[in-house]
Amino acid sequence: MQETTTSGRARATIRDVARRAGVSIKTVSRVINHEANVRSETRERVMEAVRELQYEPNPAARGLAGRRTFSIGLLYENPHEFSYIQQILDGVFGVCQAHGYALLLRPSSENPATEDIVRFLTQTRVDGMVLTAPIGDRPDLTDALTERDVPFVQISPGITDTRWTSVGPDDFAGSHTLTEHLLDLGHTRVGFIQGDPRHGAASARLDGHLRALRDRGMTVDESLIVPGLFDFESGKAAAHGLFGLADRPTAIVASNDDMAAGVIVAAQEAGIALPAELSVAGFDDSPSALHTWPPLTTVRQPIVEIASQAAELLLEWIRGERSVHVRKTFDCRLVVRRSTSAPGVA
Amino acid sequence: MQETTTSGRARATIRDVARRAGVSIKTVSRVINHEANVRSETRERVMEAVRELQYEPNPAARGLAGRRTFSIGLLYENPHEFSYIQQILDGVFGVCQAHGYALLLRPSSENPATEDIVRFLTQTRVDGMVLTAPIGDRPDLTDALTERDVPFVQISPGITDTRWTSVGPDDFAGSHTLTEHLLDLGHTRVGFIQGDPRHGAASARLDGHLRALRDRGMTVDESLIVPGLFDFESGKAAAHGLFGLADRPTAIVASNDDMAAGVIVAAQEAGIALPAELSVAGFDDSPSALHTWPPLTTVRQPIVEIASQAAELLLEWIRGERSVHVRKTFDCRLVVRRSTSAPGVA
DNA sequence: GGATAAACTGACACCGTTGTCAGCGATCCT
DNA sequence: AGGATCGCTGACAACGGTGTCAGTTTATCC
Repeated sequence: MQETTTSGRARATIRDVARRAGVSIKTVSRVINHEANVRSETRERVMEAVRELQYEPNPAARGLAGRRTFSIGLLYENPHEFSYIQQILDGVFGVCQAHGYALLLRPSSENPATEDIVRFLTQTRVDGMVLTAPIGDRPDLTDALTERDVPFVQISPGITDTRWTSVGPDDFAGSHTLTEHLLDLGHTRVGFIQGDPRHGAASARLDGHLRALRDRGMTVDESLIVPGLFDFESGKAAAHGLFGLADRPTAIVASNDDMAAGVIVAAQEAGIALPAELSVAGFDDSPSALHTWPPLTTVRQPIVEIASQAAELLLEWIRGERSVHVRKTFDCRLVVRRSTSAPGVA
Repeated sequence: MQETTTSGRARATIRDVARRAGVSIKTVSRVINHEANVRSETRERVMEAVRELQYEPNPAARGLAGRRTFSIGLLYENPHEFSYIQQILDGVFGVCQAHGYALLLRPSSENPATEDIVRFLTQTRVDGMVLTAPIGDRPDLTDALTERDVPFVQISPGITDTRWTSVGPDDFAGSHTLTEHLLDLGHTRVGFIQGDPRHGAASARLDGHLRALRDRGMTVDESLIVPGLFDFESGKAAAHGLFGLADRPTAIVASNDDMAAGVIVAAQEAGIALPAELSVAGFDDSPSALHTWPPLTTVRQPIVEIASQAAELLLEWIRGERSVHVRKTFDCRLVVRRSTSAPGVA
């Protein structure tokens, strides 16, 4: 009952391939791992056997013998903007697939215990991790990963630490451009709703806004800068706050689209006409930016591309092809839609 | 250089645990796998050694020896409602974590080739799969999985096939209740926007609607039933179509919230007052139902619970604790918000 | 109290790869 | 010509668990 010769059922192992190609299993191993020192003729013979037998190396055996799992983990915290994490997933997965890596998910609650994340590492033994904001910033995590020699790449970290590799959009410039757009339209009182302070993007976007104002020689009215949490509700609440000001702003920049959507609903509740009486702008160009009325002027960040790049960099680390840490920044693009106009113009 | 006694660095193996507990490695294996026939005193001694050494079994070794990977895959097709897949993820992950399983993601494009999915199986060797709609319905996939003895559970399949296990909401009843709600309010002309026909939920929701009309002895006006694709744009377009009818409906039921959001924007574009001139209802109770103005009346399906149940059932299959296929259905709940009212009432 | 069954435990082969190292020609120096 | 080097290949021992099966206790029954 040990027939391996004709069986169509049992999966082919490296031994079957070796036998078929007339070489040792070690040589097969060399070929499938793209190692050097294999005569091209031999290599071809092995590859053919691989094809014929539809051989796929057993990841468990590879992991056991070679101490790597060909899988990476993606850590993220309960996201507000669902489309954001979805795009991150797409980007990372695409790269994984292209390189034969598996993608393990590790969603997490608001403030996960360090040990829970560490357990994820020891349980799954992933070869590396992609960390999203804001949790990717936590020193306890970066330390734990470093200590265990688990390579990782941060997406949109708050602080750019040269000890680590990170990828993200140019939030500062994007926000700067957005505010300039409103100033160009003639607005002089522009409200700004900040994002969740745990995200680095929040402060970068605020800084871009402030800088744009100062570049035009405008003084900053502190009462126009209000806190938010990147979610719809906080945007709505913040907007109502701004509406209550004696000298109400004629435009509001929200630090992301969800909050901007909240501003729009708040305006409708308050009977404020858009964009005639109030211009509204968001950030991210999420799908919801097209689901509001009027559609949102916003800033598009290339999320999928950012995620792909993060995964690529991670794989380079894993494969030892990289030894210096970098910070890659992607440009954002202003997307003008009908939620912004010159003051008083519909 | 082989010191294993004091080393704090190298990860503990089953052998270390065995030595510390004064038993054989096989007994340790029995304990960590919750097998029978271990004296409780012995079990306790082993567990203590496990704790002291912070032992975590090596998944690769387990997979190699025991032919299972302790991981399951989640297959999904590019979703329109991002929050939907996110909740599915949450539900499935929660169960995975509770049972020590890893969650492997397999996003897919619109119409993935069978072989691509099969390759996922052979590459990752997951112990089972959770299939989401609509792709989980494809016979080529269910066949491929069956043929390879890979257990799977479908979420919201179109057809309930007794050969397989599936979990989903009671779309029919939910939709029935929703339409009743509108009829109760006094509407007599109710438009209905169908969902993507590739989803079983689409037809179930339509059937529920039609049944509710007939239960009240109303005749069905075919012109009020229009196609859609579950996405915002198609909802908007369908609404404009309905607005163009000679005898415009006073209420519109969209088969999901995204399309309902499209209806709302279409109404705003057409200058139709909500809900006075038009009641709008959706389905799913996604976050976007709260992001519209007025907020959406909708039907909540317990997505996380559905996903958890799917994962639980899958694990039961994997562990061999189950041998008959079932179809589990979850009740939906009507959530009334301000987008619906009696005709003419604001 | 002895036989028998049941509960418990361990020795050892094996899962399918990769790492190490030795061997064997062919090529290159000097 | 002889030795060193390089390119290529295979034998064999890991890697860290689980499955099988046999051996040793302990409980059960006349």
